[in-house]
Amino acid sequence: MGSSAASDHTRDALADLPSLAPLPTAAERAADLIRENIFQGGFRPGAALPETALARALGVSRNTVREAYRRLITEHLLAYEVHKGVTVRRLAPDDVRDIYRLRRMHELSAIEELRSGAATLDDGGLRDSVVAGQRAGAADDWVGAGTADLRFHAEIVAVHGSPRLNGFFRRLMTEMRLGFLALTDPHAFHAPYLVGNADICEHLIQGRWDQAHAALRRYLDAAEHEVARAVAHR
Amino acid sequence: MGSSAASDHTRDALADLPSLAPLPTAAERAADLIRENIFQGGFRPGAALPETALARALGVSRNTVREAYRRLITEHLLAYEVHKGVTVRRLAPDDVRDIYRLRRMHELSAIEELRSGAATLDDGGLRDSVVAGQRAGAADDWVGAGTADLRFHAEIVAVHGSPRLNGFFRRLMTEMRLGFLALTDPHAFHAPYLVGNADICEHLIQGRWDQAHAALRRYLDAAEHEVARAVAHR
DNA sequence: AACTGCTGGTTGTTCAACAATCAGGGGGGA
DNA sequence: TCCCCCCTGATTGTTGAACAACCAGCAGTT
Repeated sequence: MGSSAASDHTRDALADLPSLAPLPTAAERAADLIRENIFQGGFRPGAALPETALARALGVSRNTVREAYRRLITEHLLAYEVHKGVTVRRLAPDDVRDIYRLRRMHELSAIEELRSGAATLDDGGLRDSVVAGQRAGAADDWVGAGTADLRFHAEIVAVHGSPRLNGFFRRLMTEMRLGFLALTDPHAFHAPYLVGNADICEHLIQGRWDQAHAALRRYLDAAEHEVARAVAHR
Repeated sequence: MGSSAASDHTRDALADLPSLAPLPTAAERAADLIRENIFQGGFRPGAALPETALARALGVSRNTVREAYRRLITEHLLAYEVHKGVTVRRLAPDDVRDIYRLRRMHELSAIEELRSGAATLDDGGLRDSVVAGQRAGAADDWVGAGTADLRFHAEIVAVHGSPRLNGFFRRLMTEMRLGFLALTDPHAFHAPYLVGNADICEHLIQGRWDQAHAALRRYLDAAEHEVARAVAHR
């Protein structure tokens, strides 16, 4: 029957529909706003964020601001002390060392996974992030270039195929942005990596594992050095 | 002078004093209580935890309960859906697979770090956790034995010397306990590992890397299989 | 110069209320 | 009979105000 066919069709369409993302709550939107403000440089590392002031500024209640803070604290963007409130986290050289050690461990081993054939590359996301970075660079948007760079490396780690590792790495990447904030000249830092990432991307797609590995390691070593220096300078 | 000497002495004693841990807030204590209740089996996986009921039961306000929930959610002990509240997290077979993949990755590579001499072992913590496990087993406390087992493996990962990796692993270990909760016979599961862990511990201290590696891998494979089966059975 | 005690401001927590949303249980209509 | 809509009760999301606990800094004392 027509009705049955139509019903089947509807049924299929419904099954394909991705489950609707839950409405962002006020606390979530507040967290997004604060996060963006940190990334764009509005709230500098070390700055205190009094609850009352933020509640007034964002037009939400103090309790909601607190909920937003909890989220950002778990993202390691805010530091918290009992009875002293929250401040924008300040990266120390030790943090930079730790972060890059973990990046080396997980990004380089991802290439080994590819080499051994234990995993395969989804080059779509990788290419997208390269393009996004180049576009941001062309528009002189170095915050955006940083975002694309971090996404590029997250895509590499995604090769492992572990949801938990991906989540862990996303947090690491969020912390990295605190390091980027300390850079005195984001342009000089990011510009070389726009082509560097494109090279690595090509190596990976062509299966030139040795070259990809070497190029990635060079990136990590050089970047760590620069970020550590920038972070130490304050 | 007497006074000067006394003052110097006081000064030294003050310098040695560890900074006082901040008072646990009500939200923190509430989180501890809920966590312990989950581990001891009071709140089963899948159980809903209405805010009002918990507030009444714990004798704190609803806002405080919410703060406690946020913490436990970041520990992956509670699952949360907007407008639906929180439930005790239920581990799926996919979760078990992911967790053990990460455990293999990080625990086995820790032994390689030791073998290569890039890191050295602090055998104190390792031995302590072995002893704690045996003591708990002797007292028929299999929740405690699970705790000790998880700590033992966390100590292995600590070889990497990365604070962030340690934190990540602690979360993984917390999730593991949800898996332990699904076991029908904790005794049968944990008892063999009391001696197994002691063996691994000895291998590591004596520098028998190959044997340590093999024994650890056997443990991980066998345990994954058992926990996955237990988790699938509900 | 060092210690003591205040003081203003911030955080920790509670309470009560209302809006938004969900789960489940009837009626109507086909 | 089956399906859909709507209603209802219960739970969560958010607010605003209030008070206690606590911190940093300043002033006064010795």
